[in-house]
Amino acid sequence: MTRGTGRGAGSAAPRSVDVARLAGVSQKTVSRVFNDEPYVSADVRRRVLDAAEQLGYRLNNAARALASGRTRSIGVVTLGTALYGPASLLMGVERVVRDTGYALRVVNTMEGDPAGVAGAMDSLLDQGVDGIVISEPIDEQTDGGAPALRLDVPVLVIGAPPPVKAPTVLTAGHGADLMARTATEHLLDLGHMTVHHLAGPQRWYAARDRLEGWQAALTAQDREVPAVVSGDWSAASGYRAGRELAEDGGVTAVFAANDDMAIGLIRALTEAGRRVPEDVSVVGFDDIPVAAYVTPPLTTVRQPFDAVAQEGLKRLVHAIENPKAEPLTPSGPPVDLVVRASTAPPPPSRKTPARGRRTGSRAARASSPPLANGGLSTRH
Amino acid sequence: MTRGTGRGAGSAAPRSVDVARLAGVSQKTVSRVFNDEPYVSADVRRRVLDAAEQLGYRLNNAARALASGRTRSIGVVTLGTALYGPASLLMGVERVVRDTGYALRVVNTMEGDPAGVAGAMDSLLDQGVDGIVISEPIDEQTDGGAPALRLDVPVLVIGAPPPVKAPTVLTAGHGADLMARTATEHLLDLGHMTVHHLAGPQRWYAARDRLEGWQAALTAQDREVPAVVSGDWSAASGYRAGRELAEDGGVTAVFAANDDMAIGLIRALTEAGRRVPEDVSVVGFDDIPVAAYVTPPLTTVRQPFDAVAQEGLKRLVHAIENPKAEPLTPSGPPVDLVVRASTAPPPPSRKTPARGRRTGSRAARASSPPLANGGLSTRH
DNA sequence: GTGAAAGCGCTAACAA
DNA sequence: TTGTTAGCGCTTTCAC
Repeated sequence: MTRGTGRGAGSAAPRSVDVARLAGVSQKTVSRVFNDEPYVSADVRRRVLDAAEQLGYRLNNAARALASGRTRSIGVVTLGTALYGPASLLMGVERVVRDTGYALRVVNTMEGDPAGVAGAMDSLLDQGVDGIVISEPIDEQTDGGAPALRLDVPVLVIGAPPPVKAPTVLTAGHGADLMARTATEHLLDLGHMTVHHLAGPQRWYAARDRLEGWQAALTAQDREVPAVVSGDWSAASGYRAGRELAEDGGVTAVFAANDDMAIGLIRALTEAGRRVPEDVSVVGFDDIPVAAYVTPPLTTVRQPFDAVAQEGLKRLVHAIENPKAEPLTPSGPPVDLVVRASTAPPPPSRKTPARGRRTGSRAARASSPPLANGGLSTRH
Repeated sequence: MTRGTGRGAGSAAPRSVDVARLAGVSQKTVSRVFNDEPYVSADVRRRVLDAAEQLGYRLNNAARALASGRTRSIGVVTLGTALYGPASLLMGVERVVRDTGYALRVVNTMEGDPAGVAGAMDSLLDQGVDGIVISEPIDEQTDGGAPALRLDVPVLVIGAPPPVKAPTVLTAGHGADLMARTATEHLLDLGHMTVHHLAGPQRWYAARDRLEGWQAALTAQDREVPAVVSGDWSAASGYRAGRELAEDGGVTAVFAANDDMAIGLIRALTEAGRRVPEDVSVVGFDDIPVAAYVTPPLTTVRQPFDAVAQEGLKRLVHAIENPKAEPLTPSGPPVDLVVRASTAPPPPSRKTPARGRRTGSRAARASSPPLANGGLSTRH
């Protein structure tokens, strides 16, 4: 058998005994130093560190994991897309995970993936992780009601109700429903009779959340709830939906489930001769980087991805390291409505005097050139 | 010591001996079955699999890695951004890695990160990986010339010259320079005297590549090479650059280093009263999902992220598994120019008769509504 | 404060 | 085709 963890061809990688020998201490002491355990004199610690440095020693994680039963790594299951939302979340997760001293293993699910989230988690479990993050899960095509996956590591689900059974199941995230509600109310406050919704694929919890928030806002003010148009998150699908919506003269306000679809929608509307925002107002969701620079600059709600990731992972790590303790309680992030130029009061012909007696959204109009930070923003 | 790899609280995880006992074979045979080694009778294999299933057995990867010296995992170093390019590349890498049977470990570098790429690779090495992918590296602020990092696992660098020393160093990717050249030539073929360039941050190899391609296209036709304007990939920076460029009446064509900047640029130009594409043509880079739906639909070059990732990883895995063999030779992906509505011949006043004697770009104009696939596309 | 001994669960060589 | 015997490099337990 060749020595080393695949690190070297000729020269075997140094082990802790080698360091121990050179430092003139026992192997166990080396272990103590590298684990920051107490009861090592400053002098010994120095010697060990020097010897390690000199030899180019690095702890062998496989051996460590085998002996300790912990891999010090966290797995994350993401959708295999470069969509702004999921990608941002993943980056946020990585940042926090590294800060906590864990390693990150990533597995994707693709829509239509036969194994789905279950398969992805399984592969994570095979790899051996101490905890799992499921980011924006979607429904599996549970033919015949697949049983919830059972795990024995703590799980954090971002943006959705937990589809698993595990010793600890945490959820994080914002309630996209609250944000959706805020977006819808902004439109209502502007004087629109009702608001249409361009939804995401309903297999996504994220999409359903937004739909619910939209509905809640409407019913809370006794407004008519129009039929939902659905897309697949892409600008292309937003464009298709836009052609449909453009034919209905009654549409004066649309809340799109993400910015990409909103952009496609606006294009279709514009091509059909319906001006945005003069004839139709559009609100997006996510605040993607280009949102402030498209024509017209897009009013949208911003998701605090970093905050969500950070807050959730803090609790996950806590659960991993304190299996017996009570899970920490989540703290909700703020909702951030960014008002730009794609929303306005409805056209006079259809304008309703019913401004509602709502408070809240102090909606203001951004002046035409996009501001450095991309418009006015209101915290809720 | 508690048993198991962090899997269970009470019930210890079953080991291969347990499976062996139940199946009535030796432990080694179980190992053979789970490694798809030859010389196991179908009958025995069945029995082992059944026993494993019954016990809920899964291979312990830490033990496996320790004994074999291989972790069967590949690490990837990415920029910590949700930018479309890097994110797409990461997704592509994940897909391929999983297909090859390896696990994926991810580490980000942030711009301004003190440890930088070196630190990221180091943390990967600590974790123990069999190979490393560096995606779109950027220059480190090498104060005093930091020495190239030495590794002893194969490395694949996507989109850049290798900043490391390793037993095998592979590069993948496209030559953004070729694509940049194609984009620039498209503009020249349209009749523009010269083409301005809105560059990305020059610390990125990706940005420098594009700049070089643009320059090459210009000098090959003896055109004037205008001063470069730089941005930071964001639409906001494109907008700022656009305000500058708008003041120079001589600008009739701009090649932007990515689509986000192109969108910001177009907005600034439009606000300054310069119509796109009538007065100024703009070409982007990446073909982000909304590119076909902004106003005007954006002409751009599409990067074949999946193809690049797949091709590169195939070679990396080959190098990992055949340390002695010659590295495979890369195959370059095709260049895909997508012509939409943001480019046109220059305005008459400034139009030059010098159409050049170039062949190539059979540029055609997309009709106004974006096509399903978002415009015409030409392979080079 | 430090060290010795005993595994963690697997794969690698060699036998049978 | 299958089994036996040694480790892989650490952490753990317990002794000093």
